[in-house]
Amino acid sequence: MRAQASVLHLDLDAFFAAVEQRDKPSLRGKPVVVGGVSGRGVVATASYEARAYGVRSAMSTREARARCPHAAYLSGRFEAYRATSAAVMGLLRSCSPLVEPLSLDEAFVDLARADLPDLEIDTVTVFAEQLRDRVHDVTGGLTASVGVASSKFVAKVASDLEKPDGLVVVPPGTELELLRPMHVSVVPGVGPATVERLRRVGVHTIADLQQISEDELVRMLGKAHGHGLHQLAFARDDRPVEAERETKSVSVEGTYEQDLTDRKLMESLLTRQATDVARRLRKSGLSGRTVTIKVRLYDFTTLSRSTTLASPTDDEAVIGRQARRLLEDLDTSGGVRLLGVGVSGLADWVQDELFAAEDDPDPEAASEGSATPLDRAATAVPPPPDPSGGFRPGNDVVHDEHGRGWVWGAGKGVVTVRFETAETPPGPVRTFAVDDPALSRINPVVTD
DNA sequence: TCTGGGGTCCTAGGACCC
DNA sequence: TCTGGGGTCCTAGGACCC
Repeated sequence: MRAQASVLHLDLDAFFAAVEQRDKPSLRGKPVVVGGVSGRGVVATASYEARAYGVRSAMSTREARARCPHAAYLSGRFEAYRATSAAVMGLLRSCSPLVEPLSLDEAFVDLARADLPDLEIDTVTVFAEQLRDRVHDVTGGLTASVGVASSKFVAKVASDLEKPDGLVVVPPGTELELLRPMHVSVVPGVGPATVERLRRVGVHTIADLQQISEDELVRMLGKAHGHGLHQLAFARDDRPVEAERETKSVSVEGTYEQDLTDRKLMESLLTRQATDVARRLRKSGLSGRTVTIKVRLYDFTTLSRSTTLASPTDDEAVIGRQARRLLEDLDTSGGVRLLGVGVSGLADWVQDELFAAEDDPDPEAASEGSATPLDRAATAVPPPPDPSGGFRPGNDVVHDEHGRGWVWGAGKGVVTVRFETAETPPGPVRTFAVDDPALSRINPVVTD
């Protein structure tokens, strides 16, 4: 906690939905929901018009549609969001060299490093109002909510108080009276599980939390969480604003419309995801030693399996092979709703291939780490150019050995087909890899 | 047809080393 | 022969954040 209110937290209001309303005037003033639009999608952002109907972030899109059927449901245009975010972050960095982005729509700014005559309340208040105006200009009309306080914790709490389009400056010395009546869930790191554990011992507000000894919190929540929570309950927060945060892991995952049961299909999807992860690693100049797969079963049980190589890799053939091998141990007979591949233990270099082989205690890992360019060419799975394989839902007719069907969904490397059956219309739904040779297209309907 | 995708951090147990 | 402790690495799972 600093002596002056020099930490600023800025949060763009209903960011994804606001960008859509900015770019499509017909959506202005109307409920807009951005997120997964398919059967298993969830809401990323709801415009304030949609929130009036009870639509919230992280709600299933199914439930959102039930609450607000007339909203516009959009899957999102991340390039537009990234560009708008970059404009805002650029503006913030022009104010202070110490800017810490938390996501596309949120950042901390260290005002102690900004070019301000002083850090008095009036000075930072005028600065923050002018900053909000400039955000409005640089984004083409988006609004931001801002909090300014003596710490990250209180600045973030403050930016939430007058949403949307609000500003709250918390004078130093008044933090505790602001926090005491608030619910414990305003503390970062206190989610549903911690709220429930605290509720069982009668703790609801931050004032309640202050009555619990640090020892007891540590017993309940573990060392790090218990200690941290005790500190924040008294607004003790010295976390610095940090401009640079290094990437710790890179991962790709996907939830599928229908649960997967075909092991060959799962392997082919892991292979594709490994290709995506490797491409992103190379793009960032990174490589990593630990390959992890994530498998979410039909009942939402989530499993992970990982393996650590002797040396870092960014090779899709190596990552893909390890991912498929990790899947071998798992029983997926009940069906799989999500598959993912990640790489962690990152280094910003790839170990020299020849020396890796000599040093390696594990012969299998050694052969992985020392893949030659020739090996790569022989084993690399070429990335299909289009994750939907060119199949268009509702348009294409396909067939396999079971008969003829309509393309029901396509994307993430799979195509879902609803087969026509005379006896039981509309017939069974089955999922294929887009490049499955069993699946051939007949008479594709050309629409454009 | 309840429950995304991309991350971070923490814990706990076992292996292994000194 | 028995009794140690500390530190690091690895793996699996869970909570949390936007």
